[in-house]
Amino acid sequence: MKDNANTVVVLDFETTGLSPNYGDRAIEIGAVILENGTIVDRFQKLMNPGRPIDSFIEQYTNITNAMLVDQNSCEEVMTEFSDFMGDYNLIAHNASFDKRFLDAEFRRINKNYPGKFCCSMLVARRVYQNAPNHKLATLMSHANITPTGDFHRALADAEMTALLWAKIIADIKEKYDIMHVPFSSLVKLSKTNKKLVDKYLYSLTEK
DNA sequence: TGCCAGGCCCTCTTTAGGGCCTT
Repeated sequence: MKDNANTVVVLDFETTGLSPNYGDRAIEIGAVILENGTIVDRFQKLMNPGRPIDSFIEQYTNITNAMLVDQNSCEEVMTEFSDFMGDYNLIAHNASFDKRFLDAEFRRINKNYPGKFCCSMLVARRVYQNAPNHKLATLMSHANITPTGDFHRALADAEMTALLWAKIIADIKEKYDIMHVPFSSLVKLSKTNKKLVDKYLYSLTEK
């Protein structure tokens, strides 16, 4: 397992709803491989959740029932995605949400993954404490990053989360004069008391 | 959307409640 932030998989799910424990399923996955701050590979697939999606989800994602009816099953798509993600560490915006769906879909196909998740939202809450809020769209604007596509589609959100992640790391390196920010340090940062963020990041400088 | 989730995080807190985020 690579303990660094140089190569990670950034992923995003569109789903039928908020809770896999209450029967919600994935309908789209988008992911990119981010290597040294550059997107070097992409994965995007719609998938058929086995039942119709409601009008809110159609409106929210612009993914319609007509678009899903002929798609491969979640099981087929997630098997393919398992090969794409390999053993890389994982990033998602509000990762607890995407992790729940990844775990639920992988459980159905008896797959596991060795990578660890880190949440771009939790890190952004600490690094960009003055942002108006910490939604992905707001953070893109706050960090002066040009959106690359439509929000609420999986690949576009994954790409934009990746760009945000790269900017966060670049900003940390510049502000705290750190050459290397290990993935494990970013996980630790995501759990650090917001008032102690400076102290923690300066402690990395001294190493 | 509606009110079906869950983890984080703040505060008028910790024997709790409610907003933020994700779809």
